[in-house]
Amino acid sequence: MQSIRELKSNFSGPPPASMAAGPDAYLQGSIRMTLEDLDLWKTFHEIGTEMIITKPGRRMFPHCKVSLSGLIPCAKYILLVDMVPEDGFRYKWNKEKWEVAGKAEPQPPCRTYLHPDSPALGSHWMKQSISFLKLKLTNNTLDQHGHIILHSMHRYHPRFHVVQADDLFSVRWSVFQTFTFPETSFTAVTAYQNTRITKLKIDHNPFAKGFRDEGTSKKRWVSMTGAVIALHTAKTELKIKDAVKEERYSPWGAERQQGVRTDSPAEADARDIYNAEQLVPAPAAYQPYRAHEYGKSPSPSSSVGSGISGSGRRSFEPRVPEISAVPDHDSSKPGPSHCGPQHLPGPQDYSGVLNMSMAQAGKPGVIGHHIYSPYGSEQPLAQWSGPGPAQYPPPHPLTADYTSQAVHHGYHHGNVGEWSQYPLFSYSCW
DNA sequence: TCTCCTGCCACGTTTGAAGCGC
DNA sequence: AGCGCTTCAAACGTGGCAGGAG
Repeated sequence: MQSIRELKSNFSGPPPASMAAGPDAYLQGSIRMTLEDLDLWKTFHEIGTEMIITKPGRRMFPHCKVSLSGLIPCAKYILLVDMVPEDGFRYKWNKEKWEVAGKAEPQPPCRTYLHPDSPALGSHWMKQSISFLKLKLTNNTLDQHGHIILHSMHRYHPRFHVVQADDLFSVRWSVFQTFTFPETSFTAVTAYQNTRITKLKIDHNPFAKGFRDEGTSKKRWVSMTGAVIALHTAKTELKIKDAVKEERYSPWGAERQQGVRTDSPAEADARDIYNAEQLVPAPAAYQPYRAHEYGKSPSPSSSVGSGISGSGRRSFEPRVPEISAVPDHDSSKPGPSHCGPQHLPGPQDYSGVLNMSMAQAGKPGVIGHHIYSPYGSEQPLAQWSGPGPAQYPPPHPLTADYTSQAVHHGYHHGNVGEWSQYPLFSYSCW
């Protein structure tokens, strides 16, 4: 159940004095995220999870639900989710299994789903499970509702970001931690391909009760007037039953057994990059290093997503990430803090930004972030654009020392935990 | 011919307004 | 007037299906 492994320092000695941003930094590094309904996710994952995407947007099922611990109760956090391509391929469903059908299509506009409670105190996030029920997926690249845009027949996995920030505008300045769960990977489809997935969805999704075999489906039979329709339904049910009889196997079986998929060319490269992105435990105090790493080299996720090139490389051409959220944002979100002085993003946060900014200094304005807000019209955020250090001098004597002394620490690969820590949007979506 | 996408359908769940009683 | 409970209809979410596009 526990998906996040213990955080371990990948830095043997104490942090430099200038990096010792107080206890917060260390606490921040102890954030733990746990995926709820793991058994359900695993059940789907074993078969090969599929998620329907539609033009008006479709919810995920199972939906993303996590619990958090290790947050600073009195500090405000923002929770984000985005979808990352698993690889650079397009797939097709052929003879009861997924096969590579070619290179992936160019990445659609990248969007990040903002949890409607954001920003909220750490105590709020930790007191109960956090549901992303209203997150919707769409294949409409012109979508105006802020849904996450995906390509059909492509594989993705959700990525959860925890950002210590007072508001959306300061996200840009905050260091965040990213969590992923292997069980949540899925194939985006416009119609279910695997009948076993269909059956699982019907069995577990309350909204699909009407399609269950037992009892309730009688109504459907009665209501159907055309014999042809009844015939089709009968055929469908037969298919489902046949599917159930089949021995339990996953269309990704080879992948799981061998640890790597064998049906994807250049698979190993993609996976290496993928792991490099995820398995980067490091206390917040060491963020500058991480920030620098992500800033100076092509982002892992971008490389993964860009498998289009086949070589795992892609350009640094800016994409336009957006933050989206459900329109029906609950205005009754947690109010003003009842805690004492807020633990605002400390100097360490700025240090992260600093490094990112410096890393991007060679491409000014590379990040023309747009924020898709349910509270108003989409608006560009100047604060989110990549400022030069001169434009936004860090209010802390953290300087280029960190960049100059940046060291690439070896990644620690745990058996479960998958998280990383780096400046927001220095990587994603391009 | 095949694959994939789209619009529509019927059904169940959720939500919020309206009505009622205390 | 205020509160809590119940009812009910509209909105929403779901998978199945037919038909169209490429």
